Amino acid sequence: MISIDLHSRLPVYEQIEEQFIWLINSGVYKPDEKLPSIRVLASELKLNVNTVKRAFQELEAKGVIYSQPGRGMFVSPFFDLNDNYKKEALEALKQSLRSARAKGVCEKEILDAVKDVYSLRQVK
Amino acid sequence: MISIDLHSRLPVYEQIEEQFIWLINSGVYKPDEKLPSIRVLASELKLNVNTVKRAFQELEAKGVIYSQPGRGMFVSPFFDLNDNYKKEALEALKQSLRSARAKGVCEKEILDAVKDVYSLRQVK
DNA sequence: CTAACTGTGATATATGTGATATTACAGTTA
DNA sequence: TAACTGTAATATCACATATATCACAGTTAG
Repeated sequence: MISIDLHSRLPVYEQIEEQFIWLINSGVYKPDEKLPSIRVLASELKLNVNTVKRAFQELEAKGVIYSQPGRGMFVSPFFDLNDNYKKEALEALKQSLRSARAKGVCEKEILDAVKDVYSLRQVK
Repeated sequence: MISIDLHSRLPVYEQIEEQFIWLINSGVYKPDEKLPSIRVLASELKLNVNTVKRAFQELEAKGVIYSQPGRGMFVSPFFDLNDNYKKEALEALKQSLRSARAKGVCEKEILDAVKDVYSLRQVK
């Protein structure tokens, strides 16, 4: 299931992107499996079609999914995220860590948070 | 010294905010010490006065600094960040951790990044 | 006293991004 | 054929960020 936080700093389309990457990466969606249609997703999440479309477009550009016009969007069987992509993710995280440190969050609190986050499971 | 990344997602004024909180929090600026004037800072960082002003305004609202019109901005002797503030920082960090996880960053890589960030010192 | 510095306030403008609304076209499938 | 898919283009709205200016008032060093 996808959840959207309209008040997040992260754009909605990126939230969608991230969550599908996670769902695919963790095997919830299998290779060549069909994803929910952008219209249905948009309606379920109460978003505009364009917003969902954009998320999927970016995923396609990253090689995570592929499209068959008229049929739907499918998980790419070769999905293997760019090295660059992970590096960027790590770099963004470091920036967040610096922010947290600046604001007085201590190392232990962060390590706890990490354990916290990495002990969770995700379901479709 | 303050460094600004114009391409960061973080607004410039928040970057300034964060860095001063860090500088004050880590004792580089002492209680009641005068901060650089907004005009000088703006000129040094090649930013508009309003942008720096906004950063300082927010810091004042948080009780981190106080102003004496005509004289300058000074470190509040009572600087003691709101509990809420730290909680928000931790919450934002958790979101970033979830993002990183979604993008395939593993737990070990994060722990390394944490050590990395927390081993750094900052100079005025 | 004056000049040069401080912060403050108000207003207008430019810019970019995110999200929406709408309409239309074309391929697929039951 | 009807109902579904993705695609495309365009226009619009909303909002936040950052800038540009100008004016006012308090402070300080000469």
